[in-house]
Amino acid sequence: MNKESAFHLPSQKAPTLLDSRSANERDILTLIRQRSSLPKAEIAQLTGLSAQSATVIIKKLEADGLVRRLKPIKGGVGQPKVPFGLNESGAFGIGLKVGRRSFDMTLLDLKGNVRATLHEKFAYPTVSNLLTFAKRAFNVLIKNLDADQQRLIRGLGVAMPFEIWSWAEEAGAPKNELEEWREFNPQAALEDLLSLPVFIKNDAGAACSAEMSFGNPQNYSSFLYIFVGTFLGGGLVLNNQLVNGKTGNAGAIGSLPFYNGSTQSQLITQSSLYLLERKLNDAGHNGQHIYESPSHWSCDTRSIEDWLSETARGLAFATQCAMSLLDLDGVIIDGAIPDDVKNALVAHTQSAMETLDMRGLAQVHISEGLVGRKAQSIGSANLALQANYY
Amino acid sequence: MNKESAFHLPSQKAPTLLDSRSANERDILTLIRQRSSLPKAEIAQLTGLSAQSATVIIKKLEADGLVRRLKPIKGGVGQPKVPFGLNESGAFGIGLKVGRRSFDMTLLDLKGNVRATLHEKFAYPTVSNLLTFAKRAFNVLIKNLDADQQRLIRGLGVAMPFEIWSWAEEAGAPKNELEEWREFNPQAALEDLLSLPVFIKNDAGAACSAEMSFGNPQNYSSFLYIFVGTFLGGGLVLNNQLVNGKTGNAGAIGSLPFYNGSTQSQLITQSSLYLLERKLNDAGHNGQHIYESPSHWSCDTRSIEDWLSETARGLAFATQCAMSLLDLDGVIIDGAIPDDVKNALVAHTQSAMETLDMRGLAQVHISEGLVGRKAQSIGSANLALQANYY
DNA sequence: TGTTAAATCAATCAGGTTGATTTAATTTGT
DNA sequence: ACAAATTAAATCAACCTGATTGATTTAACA
Repeated sequence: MNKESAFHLPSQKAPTLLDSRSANERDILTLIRQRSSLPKAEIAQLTGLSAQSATVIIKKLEADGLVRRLKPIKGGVGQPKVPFGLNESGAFGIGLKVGRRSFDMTLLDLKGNVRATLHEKFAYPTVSNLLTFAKRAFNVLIKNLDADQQRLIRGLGVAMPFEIWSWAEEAGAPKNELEEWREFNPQAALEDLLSLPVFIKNDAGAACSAEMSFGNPQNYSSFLYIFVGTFLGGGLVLNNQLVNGKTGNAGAIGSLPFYNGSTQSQLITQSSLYLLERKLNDAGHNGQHIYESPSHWSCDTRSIEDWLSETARGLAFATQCAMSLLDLDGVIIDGAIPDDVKNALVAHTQSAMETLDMRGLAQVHISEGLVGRKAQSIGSANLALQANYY
Repeated sequence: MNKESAFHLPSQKAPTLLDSRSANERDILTLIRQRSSLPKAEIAQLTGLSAQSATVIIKKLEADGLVRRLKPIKGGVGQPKVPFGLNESGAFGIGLKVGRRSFDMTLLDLKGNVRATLHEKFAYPTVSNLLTFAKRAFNVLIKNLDADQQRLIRGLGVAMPFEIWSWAEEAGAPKNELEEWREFNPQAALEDLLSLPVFIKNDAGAACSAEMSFGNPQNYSSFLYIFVGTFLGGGLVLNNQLVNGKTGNAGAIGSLPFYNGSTQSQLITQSSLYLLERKLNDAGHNGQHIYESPSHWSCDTRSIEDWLSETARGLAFATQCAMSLLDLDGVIIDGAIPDDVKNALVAHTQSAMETLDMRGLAQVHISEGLVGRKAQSIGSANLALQANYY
């Protein structure tokens, strides 16, 4: 968004189906998504708009196929409420996750349902493989939609690790094979390839957007999102808005300074999954297991337990940093880890917090992310929806 | 601000002189303040508004006495530009700084000039002394304005340390004498006493608002503000807006976790002025000197040098935390310290940064605050102006 | 006298508002 | 048990604010 967006312009043209929404339309869509469904009267109340305006806006959203009239709620005195909910087939987003060990492409509907996914694994990513995969996967995915629905695809979101060419060795890639990514402009290349608007975010930021839109059960309006993947990452939401930062890197808690004993390093070397992989390999187990087994890790519990407490120490540190600087509602921890491990990680982090000096800080709420392992893929697809509707 | 303010309402009534401004009026006032003066054509350009709208809004601001037509700029081809600047006597704010060793009351005009100040020192603050001072000082200050101008006072801003009853010993106050502040509601008490709208902020947040409005020469739109006072504090600005946080405590870097060697503590015990006071006392000098001598510290340079490098280590740490979490434009360091010390502190912090592992982070810009020692007082007075006009 | 850029005029429009009215249910009274 | 009263949601109609665009005026330099 450029400078102009800070100002309060009426929309430039009569908004058609393809136009981006006015601020109030977006606010209302966001509210409906958060509460699943809302009658006009409550919308007016919650937004502070007049009942009349709520009527007019909902009428337009309904005509545009974005919301749908639901069954009236009788039982109370007065005319029954007619709730409106999102029309799941009202718009679609496609997401492309560029990972260090796999590509993912996901078709997401307006309600956040995954309509289809494709996945491709490899030892390390190359640019040409990405473009081939993108083209092929796109053509497969859109088969899930009829011609009308295909026209409702709002764009392609891309989730990509920050500086994918860095940390090559830690990620298990040959040292110089990733250099080509430095020169690659994914936005231009993919817009050209697929003729769709393309939105780029770093992987953790995309995951954060998914949690904000489809998770966040406590409804924090400001929170730090922590994603424990091969490398630690995160995102930041303030007042229900994803914070971008100067270079699009806000929330990157991996770069926080962290002192382990006396050695000065970064938090990424304290709380990342590659450390567990190493630990398992060193103990004579198969470290790859943690990437391949999404829902349960049946491996050396001793290594996992060690890793959990080290990781938790790091996350507790990050939590205190964030609370101190930002005075947040809470912190959400998620990752590419099984549910029981995630649960244990939150518990370990909470107890690690108790050893910290938290004077002057508000009570900290730490909770589990709902979206989980697929957060990056779903988040990438959500970028296009977010850009248009929320 | 409550929930409603997030929505996009037209102003509720025909705005009179007393009403708060519409978003575009505020934006334009902010622009004019930042650039000192602007002709209508440039305002239209910078805001993205049409020339016509710029004309209409400026006409209203001029009628309300907030801006003033300046001398036309000839010399270029075409009709000469007529720049508009803030009318310094168009509005006033009063600020009350509640400190641990003194009270300050300041009368500030729309341009940020201090029209008058009163100061009162003590060993430790009491509630009744505050109220007495507030009443008396207010009556003295308004003598500087004629009757018409007195009606342009837009409110009282109060800058107060967070939990003033804490840290009593470190601040040199008797242990239990500050307990009464826990029960004290400054907003209600002062609104009642002076019949003015009252705005409360913690001291560092108020200082930050002063730097944002009247300093910030690099025009960072997002920055961390660090204020080195008796106790370390700070404030945060994102997209030209002071960030508040859930409990109004965002930017409180004093509570960042800091490990000095192996002992875990908070940054406030690494980078605060009371540490220099102690250091001086321990070395047989007069520690109070640093609070009493605003423009030059003529005392043990060895102690100062030691304190500078320790403090800088802490500030470098805070800088990395902030950059990592928020990906800022820069960091501004200020404090209740002489200019040469401030300068040295920035230099020490910059060189301390070089010892840190900054991989993955954008280039960091660290600069000196312009407003300085009076930032808290000026900032407090600015709160009322900010609330109405920016 | 022509050219240029700033500023204003005039007409219009988008997106809100309020107050009166309609609608469809429950509750009450006889 | 049924009609009337009550209640709350939703809509209608008129209007207002704050923006827009396109044509015109103004005041300087060339």
